[in-house]
Amino acid sequence: MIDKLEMFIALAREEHFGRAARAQGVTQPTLSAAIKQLEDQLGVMLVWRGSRYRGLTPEGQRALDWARRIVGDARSLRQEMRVAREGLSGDLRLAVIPTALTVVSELTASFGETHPNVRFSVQSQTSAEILEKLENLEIDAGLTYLDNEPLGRVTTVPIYSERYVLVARAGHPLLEGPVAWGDLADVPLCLLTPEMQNRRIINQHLSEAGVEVAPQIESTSVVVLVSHVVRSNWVTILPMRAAEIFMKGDDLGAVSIVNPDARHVVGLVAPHREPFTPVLAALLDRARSIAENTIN
Amino acid sequence: MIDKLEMFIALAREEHFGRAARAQGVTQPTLSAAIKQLEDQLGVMLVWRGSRYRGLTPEGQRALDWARRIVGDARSLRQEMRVAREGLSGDLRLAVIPTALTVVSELTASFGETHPNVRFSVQSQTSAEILEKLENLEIDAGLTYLDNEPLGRVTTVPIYSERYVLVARAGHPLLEGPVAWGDLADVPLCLLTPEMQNRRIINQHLSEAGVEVAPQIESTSVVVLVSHVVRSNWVTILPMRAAEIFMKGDDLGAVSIVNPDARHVVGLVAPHREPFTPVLAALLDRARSIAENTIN
DNA sequence: GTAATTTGATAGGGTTTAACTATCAATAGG
DNA sequence: CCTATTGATAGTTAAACCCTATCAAATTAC
Repeated sequence: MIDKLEMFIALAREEHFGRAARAQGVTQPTLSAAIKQLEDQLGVMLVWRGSRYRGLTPEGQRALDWARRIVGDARSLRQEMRVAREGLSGDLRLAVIPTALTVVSELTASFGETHPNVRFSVQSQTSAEILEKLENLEIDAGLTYLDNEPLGRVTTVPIYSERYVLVARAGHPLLEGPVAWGDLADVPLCLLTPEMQNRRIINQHLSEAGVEVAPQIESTSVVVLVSHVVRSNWVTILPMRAAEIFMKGDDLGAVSIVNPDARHVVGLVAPHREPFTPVLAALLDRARSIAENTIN
Repeated sequence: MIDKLEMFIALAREEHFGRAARAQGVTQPTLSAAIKQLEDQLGVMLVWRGSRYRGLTPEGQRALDWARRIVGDARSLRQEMRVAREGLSGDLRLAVIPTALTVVSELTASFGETHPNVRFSVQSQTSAEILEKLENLEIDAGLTYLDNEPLGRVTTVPIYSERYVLVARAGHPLLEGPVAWGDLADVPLCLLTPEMQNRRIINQHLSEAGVEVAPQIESTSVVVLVSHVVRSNWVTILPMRAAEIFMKGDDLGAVSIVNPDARHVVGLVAPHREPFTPVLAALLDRARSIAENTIN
C-alpha cells in the first residue's frame, strides 16, 4: 500500500507514467498496474485517463494529500528507528535559495561536528521550488525567505535577516558614500533573474524608489553576477551574507544600501510533522541557537 | 507495511500474539512473522521476547505512536474515497459513558435522517476505556466527560452539561424539597461502581459536603440502579439527562441536588486527524448544532 | 495525409512474498 | 513432575509482484 502511494506521489509530481516509474526505480507497466490497483482498492478514479496523463481527478487531489502525509510519516518512522539503532545518522536533503548558500555552512559545520554520521545534500533552488519539493517529500528542509511567500503546513525557524549591499569593483565611485535605492537609476546592474524572489524583492525596493531597471546581465547564480562585477563596471545588489564571501581580497567593495534599510527574514523551513524526527529536531534546534547569535 | 503496522497495533493492544492474530483475522504464525519482518525492516527490536509477550521496548513504544498515526490516516484515506464514491456512508463506531446513553439518539436520529447510509455502532464504556479505544483506533468517536480526565490529542465538542438529580420512588420524603449534597448522609444509596468517572464525581461532591457513602448496591448500569429504586426505598443520584427517560410514569420522582449546583461538561471526542474525514466532520458539525440548543 | 514517435495499457512468465497447517521448545502453574 | 499455554519454526500452496515484449491510440513531424 505504502509503495503504491509512493508511486502515486511520483506520478503526480512527474505528470508522466514513464518518468514517474523511472524515478521510482520500476518499469512503466509496474507503475501503471500500481495506480490501477490503488484506484481499485479505493474504488475511485484518481487520474484522468486518455492516451496520456491528463492530471488528477478531484478525488486524486484529495488522495494525494493523504498519500503525502502517510508516506512522510512512514519515512519518519523508519528514520526514527534508525536513529534509535545507530544514533543520529542518515541523509538530510536541504534546498537553499542562492543568496543564502553561504549560510548553510554555519548550520552544517557545527551540526556535522556533533553528529558526524549525518550526511547533508545541499541543492540550490528558488524559494518556490523549495516549497514545492518540501511538499513532494523530495527534500527534508529548506533555507529560504520566511515572509512574502505563502507558506503551507510547515515549521519555520528564523535565522537571520538580509541587509542589502551594493557590490562593485574597487574604486567604483558609488562605493564612496552610502547608497540609497533611488541612486541606482542609471547604474549598469547585473541581477538575479526575475523569477527569483530575491530579484522580486530588489525590484520592489527599486520601484518604490522610482527606479526602473533592465539589467544587461541576469543569472540564477550569484557567482556569475560577482564575476561580472569583478571584470567590469557592472555593479550588483546582494544580501550582505551572500556578498561577504567574495570580499576577502581588495578587488571588490561593498556599501550598504539604505533608505529604506530593507530587511527580509531568512530561515529554516521544515514540514510540520508531529513529532519531528530526531534528526530534524536536532537541525531545528541548531538553527535556533544560530539565530540567537545572528538575528537582530 | 500498513498491514504489519495494523498487526503491531493489535499486538500492543492485546498483549498476546494469539489474541492479536485472532483479532486481525490471521493465524498466530502469520502475526509472529509480520512482527519479525517489521523488526527486520526497521532494524530495531519492538517487543520484549521471552517465552511470551513481555511488553514493548522503548523503540516499540515510539513506533506504536507512528503506527497509530499511519494506520489512522490510511483508514481516513479509504473512508474519504468511499464517501467520494457513494456519499456519506459506512460505519461510525461510538463509545458512550452510561450516563450519556440517552443523549446519543439526539445525535444519531437527526444525523441518520440526513445521512441514511451511515450506520452507527454504539457501545457503553467508561470514560477511561473510551479514551483508550480512541487511541487504539477501535472507535471513531466517543461521548464522554470533557473535563477532569487528561485528554490526549483529540478534538472535543461540548454538547451539554450534567446537572445531578436525586431519583427516588414516588412519595419518598426527600422528593418534597430541594436536596443538598450534605443531606444524603444516612440515605440508602445505590450508585455506579467506583471506577466510573460519574461515581467519582458524585463521591467528590458528597465528600466536599462531609458525607461518606458505602452504597449497598453498585453497578455499571443505570438501568440496574433505577430498577432498584423502583422496587425499594433505595435512592440514586443521576445526571438529569440519564434520569429523565425513566420518569415517564408516576412511580418515580426526581429532585435537583443543589448546594453546589454541580456541572460537568459532556461532549463528543474524536481523534484529531487533519483534515477530518467527511463523516466525522459531519458528525462534529451535528454535535455543534445540538450543543447550541442544549448547553447553557 | 502519411509516417514516425510518444504514451500508457495488456499479455505472459518467473520470482518473491504471504498465508495456512502442523509441530516443536520453553516456560508457568498446579 | 506433569500439563497447559505461548510463541517460534518447517513445509506447502496460493497470491502478489515485477519484469520483458508487444500493442493501440494519439500526437507530432514531414
